[in-house]
Amino acid sequence: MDAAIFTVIGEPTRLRILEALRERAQAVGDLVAALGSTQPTISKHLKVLREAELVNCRVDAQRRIYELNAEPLQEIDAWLQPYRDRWNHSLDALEQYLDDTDREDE
Amino acid sequence: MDAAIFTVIGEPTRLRILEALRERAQAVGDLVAALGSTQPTISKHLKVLREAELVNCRVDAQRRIYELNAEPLQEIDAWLQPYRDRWNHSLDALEQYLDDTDREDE
DNA sequence: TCATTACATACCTTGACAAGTATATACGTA
DNA sequence: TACGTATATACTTGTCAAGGTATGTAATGA
Repeated sequence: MDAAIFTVIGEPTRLRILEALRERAQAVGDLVAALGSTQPTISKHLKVLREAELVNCRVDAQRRIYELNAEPLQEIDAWLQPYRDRWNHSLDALEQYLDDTDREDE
Repeated sequence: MDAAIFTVIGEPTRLRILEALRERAQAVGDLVAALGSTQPTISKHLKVLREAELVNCRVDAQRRIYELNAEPLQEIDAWLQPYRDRWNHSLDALEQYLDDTDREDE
């Protein structure tokens, strides 16, 4: 697992951009207004997100419309699997414990 | 969603520590040997992981045995959900497209 | 053509973080 | 008690990334 994608979405402003784009595709100016940062700051974060392929960009006259591309997040989803197994094993253990406890009452 | 957990696991050495501890709980010295960093470096990363509650620590004589605590990762799992929905919607759209294409052959 | 809008990028400054060295602390053993 | 082991932490240094200002660039409209 490459840690890079975590550093990309670990930056608070970038995370907020992703969540804003989840609602709808937006132009840079819309994101600037929504997130309250300066335009160069937003543009630079969008560049990072573009290079991580977490967003796509299409041109509309002078505007650039950015849209979310969630596919790279599938890597995180897959990475989580062994940890998910742990939660479930813990859950199994809890259930086992509860079963045992119930049995004591019988 | 707090971006902090992403910055914690976005550091390559910390990510490797997590994956090493997934195999088995280990003392600091074991991790130093396994990951090839210096002891202070590993100890400092373990401190960050401790503060994020991604690892627990128990004392065994002079040694500190660190074990994985995967529970905080559930937050990431939950955060992924709306993005997962997108993958599935895209999949639906693909299936729809394939259905339509099939129909054209009929 | 000139001004305006929308965005990207270059440059600079600052702050955070990671790694290394040196040191402190706690435990075990002779 | 003295020493070795295991780990944490203080301190320093270098690197990198984020934000701001200024500027470049492309498209629109008068």
